[in-house]
Amino acid sequence: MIEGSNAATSTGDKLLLAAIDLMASKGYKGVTTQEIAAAAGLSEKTLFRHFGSKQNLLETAFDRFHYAEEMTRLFNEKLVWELETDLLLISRTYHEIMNRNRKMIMISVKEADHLPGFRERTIKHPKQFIEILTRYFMEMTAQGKLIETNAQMQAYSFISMNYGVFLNDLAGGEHFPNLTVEEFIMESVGTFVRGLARQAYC
Amino acid sequence: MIEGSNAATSTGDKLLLAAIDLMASKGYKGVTTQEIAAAAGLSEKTLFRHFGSKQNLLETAFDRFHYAEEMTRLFNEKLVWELETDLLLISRTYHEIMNRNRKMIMISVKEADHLPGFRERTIKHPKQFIEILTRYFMEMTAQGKLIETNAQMQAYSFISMNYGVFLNDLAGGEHFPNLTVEEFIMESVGTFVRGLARQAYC
DNA sequence: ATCGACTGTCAGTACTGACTGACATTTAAG
DNA sequence: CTTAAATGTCAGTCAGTACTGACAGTCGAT
Repeated sequence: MIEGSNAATSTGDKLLLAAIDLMASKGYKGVTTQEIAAAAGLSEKTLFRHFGSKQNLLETAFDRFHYAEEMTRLFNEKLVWELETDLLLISRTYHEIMNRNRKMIMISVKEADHLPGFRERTIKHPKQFIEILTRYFMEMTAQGKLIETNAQMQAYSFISMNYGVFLNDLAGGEHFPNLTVEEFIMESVGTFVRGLARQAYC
Repeated sequence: MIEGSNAATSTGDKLLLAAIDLMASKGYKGVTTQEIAAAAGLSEKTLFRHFGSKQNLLETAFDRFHYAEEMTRLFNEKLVWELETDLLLISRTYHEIMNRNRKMIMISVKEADHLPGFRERTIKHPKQFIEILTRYFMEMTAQGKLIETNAQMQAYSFISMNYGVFLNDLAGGEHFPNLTVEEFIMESVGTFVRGLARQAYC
């Protein structure tokens, strides 16, 4: 039977998922091939038969489970050019994507060295978000709906704010209980709307 | 001669600084005691004579070079209860403190496991900032200078935004050139001022 | 000159962890 | 049942690494 054609989780995927899970919490060097195999319910030997080396296991995991890049189009279709609505959509989409890939992000934060081009691909999304949001702000300003500002910097601020909150949640969300992400999104979007929209709420 | 009484950098400190430097970039397990000693211009043996173990080297480094906790007082004296001025001060102070300790922060991000209570102490400052800022927002609201909002969440948003920007700068600031921290501070503070102040700029 | 604190050198120990080879066992397909 | 592919077992290699002991050199102070 050829790799990947199994209906249930295939042997290879079990190993990849276990690797992602453990590396995310303990780091590449902090986890052993034995641990990974055990977590996958397989023998260490099988791990090496499939991937040849620990390094290759990490690379394969990254290639296989890194989020795809279908986001740009999604946006241009869903934006309605009303600041509050759109910022809420963007914020929520951002957190959704980041959360779906939080383990890979954790790994790439800890293991920036182990792979060339690793980090680059991981921050590709944040970068895309900023670009999209920058163009959005510029267009909104052109339409007279926003005051004149440095669009790129505003986009950068907005995304960074969401990034900061995401990381807090990630690396021990227990540090700030009674602060939920959804609540944060609503408050922060409110502030940005009042701070950027022309003649709102005064 | 007793440890620490030297005018120039003492042997112990050389080792501690080298350790911080290397662990920040390569992680605790990614660096060897040999490397650390070599970077400090000393022999491995000396390292062990001073610290006994690699683990103790990390702990000592953390205790010795972790930023102190003299911040709260500083604030209460410097705040002038004018939103823009104060937010600028807070933002700049935050980045100054974080930058002064960026290597320790890097380590604590990568090595959350290796020490109990490690992470807790590292995020103590962000937490303090949020508490201070929360009280500040509440007081400002009471004075009628701010609109009614969820003070804690606003503080959380503001600090998270600065945290996100700081981390970007840290882990490869080359990703977003033409975006300086100072510019960011001015733009973002502007937005928050317009978003929170009562009857401003309309 | 000598003493003492500090550091260097070097050989070596003990352990860990990635990785392999030989052989047995399972499992599904024909 | 037979076969082949996948997996398990187990013993073992090899390199790296934290850490030690014995001995020698340096250097400043008295």
